[in-house]
Formats: sequence, C-alpha cells, structure tokens
Amino acid sequence: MNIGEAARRSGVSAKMIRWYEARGLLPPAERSEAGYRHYTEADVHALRFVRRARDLGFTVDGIADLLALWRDRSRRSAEVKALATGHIAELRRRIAELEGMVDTLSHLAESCHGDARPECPILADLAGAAPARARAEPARFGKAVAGKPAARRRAAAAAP
Amino acid sequence: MNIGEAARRSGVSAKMIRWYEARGLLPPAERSEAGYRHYTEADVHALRFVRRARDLGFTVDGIADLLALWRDRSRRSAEVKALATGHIAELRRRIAELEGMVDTLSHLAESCHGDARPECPILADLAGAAPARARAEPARFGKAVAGKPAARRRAAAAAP
DNA sequence: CATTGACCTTCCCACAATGGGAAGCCTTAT
DNA sequence: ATAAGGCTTCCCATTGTGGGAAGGTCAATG
Repeated sequence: MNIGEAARRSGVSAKMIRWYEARGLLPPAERSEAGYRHYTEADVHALRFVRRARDLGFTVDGIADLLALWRDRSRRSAEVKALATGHIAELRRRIAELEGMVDTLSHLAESCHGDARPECPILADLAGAAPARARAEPARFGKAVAGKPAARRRAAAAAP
Repeated sequence: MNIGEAARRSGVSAKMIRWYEARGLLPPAERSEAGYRHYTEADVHALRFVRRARDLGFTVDGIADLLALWRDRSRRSAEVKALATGHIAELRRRIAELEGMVDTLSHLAESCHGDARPECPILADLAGAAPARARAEPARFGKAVAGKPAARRRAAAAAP
C-alpha cells in the first residue's frame, strides 16, 4: 500500500511517517519504480505502535528505544519497565510544574474582584508582588529592586 | 544600563530580551550612538513582569495582553481575571492530558514484571492499541501478564 | 488516446521559546 | 595600544506538526 493508505490505517499522517523515517525511527520504506514508498501490514502495525507511544507522551527518542525493545525478542521486560517508569516520572514532573502555576494563578484570581475597577492582585503580583500602591504607566517609576537574583515561581497573593 | 545588566537584574536573558523586543512584546529600547540598547529601572521592572508571567506559563501573546492591561490605568480588573482564568483552564486541560498518560502508563507498568523475561504488557499495549484518538482507557486487556497469553504473542511476532 | 484528479515526491516555511555560536564593532582598563 | 569582555546582527538547532509549492505518477474517465 502507498503512504496515504498506511497513514489512514495507522492514524499517523503521511507527513509524519516520512519524518519518522528521516529521523531513523523507522527503516527506509521500500520504493516502487517511480519512487513511491510502499508499506506492509507489519509496517502499519509498527506505525500504530509509534502513534500509541506518541499519544502516551513519549519523545521520539523514547519511541525509538521502545521500538528497539519491541523488535528484540530477547528483551528483558525490566528494560521496558524502566523506560516506562522513567517517562512516568517525567510526566509527573511536568504535571507538578503546571499544578504549581495553577495554584498560584487560582489563588491570585480568587482575590481579584473581576469588575470594572482597575485594581488587580494578579497584575500586582506579576509586577513584583509588591503590596498595593504605585501603579503608573510602566515606564515611569524608579523604585525597583536590584539585589536578589529573582525568585523562581511560587507566589504569594498580594491584594491592593 | 546595557542589556547584559538588565538581563542580570531581571532574570531574562539578553537573548530573550532582544527576542521579546523583536516580537513587539516590549517597545524598542533606546540606543546609544554605537547602537547599544539602554535600559532604565522601569524597563527592568517590565522585564521582571514578563518573566514572572512566563514562569506562570503564559504564552507570549498572553503576556502581551497582560502587559497592555498593566499599562492601561483604566483597565477593568475583570479583563485581567478573564485572561487568568482562561489560562488556568488551559493549564488544567494540559494537566488532565498528562494525567491520562500517567494513569495508562502506571497501570501498564504495574502489570509488567520487570524482570529478565521478554513478556511485557507495556509493549503489548503499544503494539495492539486501537487507532484513533482514544487514550487513557487501557481496558484492552487487563491481565495478559506473565502467563504469556498465546493470543497476544502476535504483538512481538509482528515486529519486523 | 489524452485529459483529469487524486496521489506521490522533495523542499522550504512556520510555530513555541530558547540557546549556541560566529563575525564584527565598541568600551574600558591596563 | 592592546586585550578582555560587551554589544550587535544573523544563522542554526531544537520538538513535532502542519501548510504549501513544484513537479512526477497512476488510474479512470471522455
């Protein structure tokens, strides 16, 4: 079958199939006289494998590793599991990061009146977490700080 | 102060400062005779604002909107709040997506022995999951563990 | 047949944001 | 005056994905 058909059956776009091939994730497909790539059922199967792994958030490199293990019939399931747990840890790290943002923002949003008034703790926090006061145009006050290296995320609500 | 100093004080790299300027996020900085950009304390303040918003996961467009509101003294806090809640929703969407992956993978990893044997439900799932956007619902087969269910060997055998 | 339309090929461009690095000025301190 | 270190711009790479152009192929029509 041609690439379009393989794409339809695997759920991986033709563009991505070519890209994966170029990336070495998949072996170069057989070509017809005219240069058309053609695929077998086994190829479609592999493509579905790739797609599923991709849906689970694996990176291309991770997928390449998984594919290698899949093809290796003498693999040790421990290796597969290690890849999976490592990926789970990475996903959890990202989740925690996003949750930190949500926590901070939710907190700030809660204390924002959300009405016609301009006072807003969200902006106050972004502007420096400095408690109420001076909020003129952004190009005209000089009371800035200057020492500390900046504190990575983690916010404290500040209500004006 | 020059860009390097502004970068140090704001926590935004000089590279990113130039990039934000090019993107229209920040107004073009004043230049010296020789073409060096010059910044004031107020500029550093704005840069910190950008950096904080970036740390909270806002996109450049979102930050541009926030900056506009920050500069607008007659803004309505409702607008700021709307931006924030919209972003929170987006963050939660991403979290849910990642959690779906974690759920599926954790489930699979739990049922993988992780020893010297090649049988592995993780690979089996990747090799046999249904196409299309269905994820986070492993259900396919919840037990095909160690006992090497003959029917499932198809997976490994299908590898090129 | 020859034309048409659906396919395929490659190559370039774009995105999010960020960093790396080169080539070439500018400034400042020795 | 010379070296060190900043600054400038420009290009490239990243991770995946899609858009699109220019051109070759194939199958089914009129």
